[in-house]
Parts: sequence; structure tokens; C-alpha cells
Amino acid sequence: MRAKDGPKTRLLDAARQVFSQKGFHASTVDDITRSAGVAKGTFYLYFAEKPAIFYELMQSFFELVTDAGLSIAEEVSTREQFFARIESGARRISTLFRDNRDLVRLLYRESMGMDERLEKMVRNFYRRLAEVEADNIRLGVRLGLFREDLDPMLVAYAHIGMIERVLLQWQFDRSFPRLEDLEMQLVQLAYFGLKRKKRS
Amino acid sequence: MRAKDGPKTRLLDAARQVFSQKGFHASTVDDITRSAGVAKGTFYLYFAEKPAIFYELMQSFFELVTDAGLSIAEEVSTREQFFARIESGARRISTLFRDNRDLVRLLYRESMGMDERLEKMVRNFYRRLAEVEADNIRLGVRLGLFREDLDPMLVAYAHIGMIERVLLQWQFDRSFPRLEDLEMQLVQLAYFGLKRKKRS
DNA sequence: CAATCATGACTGACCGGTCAGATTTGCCGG
DNA sequence: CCGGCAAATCTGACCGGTCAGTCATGATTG
Repeated sequence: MRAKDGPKTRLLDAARQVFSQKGFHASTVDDITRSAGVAKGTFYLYFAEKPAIFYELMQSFFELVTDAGLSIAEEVSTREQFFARIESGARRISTLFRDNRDLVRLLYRESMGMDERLEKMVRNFYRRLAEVEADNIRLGVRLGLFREDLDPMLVAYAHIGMIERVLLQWQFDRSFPRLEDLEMQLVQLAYFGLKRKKRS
Repeated sequence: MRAKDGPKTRLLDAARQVFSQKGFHASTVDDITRSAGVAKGTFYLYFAEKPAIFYELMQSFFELVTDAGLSIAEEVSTREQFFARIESGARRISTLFRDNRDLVRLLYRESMGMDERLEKMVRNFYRRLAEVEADNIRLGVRLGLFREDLDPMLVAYAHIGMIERVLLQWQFDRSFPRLEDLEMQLVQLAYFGLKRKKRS
């Protein structure tokens, strides 16, 4: 498959698959090259060492997520505009997670305890993500829609954690709601909380 | 240190430290025995193979968490009792997480992609945890305090994810609120959500 | 026909697991 | 209190296998 692509692309695709299946440490360079249909030496033409291909894979995912423009443009000013943006943002991120399940799992799995370089990379990724979300929350506060007594960064991390764990579980548990309902329920939970509403 | 304890205890302590630092795969049996001040052969007197010590470590943490009695007794019936239980449960779990940061990180890191046996073990752990939390939520619904339009298991996983990510981040980020405030803010967020309150 | 790209056998380091021997412990009669 | 001796415990050199990374040679391209 994909025989038309250059060796580097083939290697990246293969690495993505192999790493997702066995994790970074348990995967060997031979696994990757075999799966890519390429000789071992070729690997070292494109990547200095085994970790390099992992970095490149993760970097491309980070760019995908941060480029997705999850930030809500500042110009928004009405309640309706704001919520429309929130909702479309939620939809975008859950789609992104779904379409890149393997990379999300891999990130989640290897996010700690590899070398310093990657650990910093992952931490920055989460921080950037949280900062974008925190900005959205601050905007909501400024518009008078969100309460102002919670630490925006804390709430941002809480949201990321919610989404992460729920979508991760969603992969395994077929009894979970459909993805669209799931997004809706998460937004509901984040905005209204568990408290019973006064009027239904 | 700890020279008085038996070799098995020393090995478990050492493994906990070494695994936390380097992860399961990157840690060698030699690392562990060296850190425990014990010869390699001794390791194999107490553990059949390298993974065995990992299982034992994780098993003890699972028991710690599930034995913590996170479940809210059914007898609760008033609003005040219920919230008191919720709050004390939140406090207990965040303390547990704080005091076992290393194991939480380790669990988080290795929760996927190890062998079948461990993966099932970890998944069961999360499921059991989520079921307990889902029961609490159902109780809240029955008492008329929580809304009934959200899937309890989904909410339970969302709560676990929130706590996990926030406490994980809390370890690194000194600008985060104090742990007690953090618990309080999480409970607030889960119960009331982000929506601005009518009356402050 | 040279420059670039691809190959895969090979190497050296490392690591999980073994085991024959050394050391300590616990128990005995004297 | 003392040898003395067997069982239990501990040791670390060693082995077989694996794997990241190399490089001399071969194929392809322009």
C-alpha cells in the first residue's frame, strides 16, 4: 500500500501504526522498516536515530491540533456568537481526536518518561492548548457569561482532562453515547454542571 | 536507607522509584537491584520476571484507591449529608493522588500498550472507579439534586479525567492554586459548571 | 557515468534470566 | 555458651538473544 509515496512518508506511516500498536520502547526499527517495506539502512537516511521519527510524528500532530484554530476570535461579542463558537470548537476538537485516535493514545501513553526533549515538547503542547482554552474562558467571563471565581488555567486543564479521558474511553466502550451526543453532553456538563436546572 | 526491611520491600521501594523515573521499559532489573542494594539473583527469588514487580506495585495502589471507600453510602438522604459526603470524597481522592503522585504518573504512563494482562488490569481499575462515581451521581439524581439528562458513566469518566489531568499538572505548575482550593474549585466546576450564578 | 539513494549482513552493547557456589541463619546435642 | 551442620538465603559472573546503528556494496537516476 502507498507504494507510490517516498520512503520517508512510508516510514512515518509505518511508525505511526507500529508505535500505536506496541508503544515506543517495544517497537523496533526493524518492525518499522519491515512494515514500510524498506531496508533498515534507509531508515537512517531520513532519521538520525529511533526517537527522531517519534518526535516528527508528534510534532505533526501538535501542529494539526494547534493549527486547527481552536481559539475563539476576539471580535465575538454577543452571547449567541460566543456559544456558536464554543460549540463549533468542541465539535472540531472531538473530530480531531476521533480521526487521530492512534496518535492521541500514543501521546497519552508516552507523554512522560521519555527523554527530556520530548517531555518538554509534550508539556508545552498541553500548556499551549490550555492557554488557548483559558483565553476562551476569560472571554466568557468578560462577556459576563462565565463565573469569575475559578482559575481559568485550572478550568482549562480540567476541560482537557475531561475530553481526553471520555474520548479515550469512548474508543473501547461501545455502550457510550454517539460521538455527537457525547460532545453535547460534555458541553452541557462544562457549562451548567451537574446541578439540576430550575426550569427544564 | 531502609536497610532494616527485607529484600522484597527494598525491591518494591526501589522499583517504585526507578519506574517512576524512567518508565517500565527503560528501567532494567539491574537498575532496580542496584538501587535496592541487592544482587540481581535476589530479584528472581521474589519475582518470577520483570513485569511481576510492576503488577504487584500497581495492584497495591489499586487496592489503596478502591479500599479508600470512595463510595457514598446509600443511607444518605438529605441534601446536606450528600454534599458532605461528596466533599469528603473529593478531599480523600485528591489526598490519595497527591501522596502517590509517582504511582499515578506511572499508571497514567503505562496504562496502555503493555501486555494484555496489565492492560486489562488497568482498564478494570478505571471501570471500577467510574462505576463507583456513577453510583454517586445516580444517587444525586435520585435525591433530585443532579440533572438526569446526562449519562452517569460519561460524567464519571469526565470527572476522573478532570481530576487526573489537573492534579498531574499541579505537580509541575507552582502557579496553580493550593491543593485545598483546587479541590474546592473542581467540586464547584463539576456541580455548578462555568455558568455565571444568578446571585453571588 | 557520477551522484544520489537503497540494501541488508554485520557488530557491539545491553539486558532478562540462570545457577553454581558463598554466606547467613536457625537449630541441635554437648 | 559453644561448635557444627543443614537449610535457607544471597550473590554476581555468565549466557543467549535482541536490537540500535554502521557501512561496503549494489541499484537507480538524470
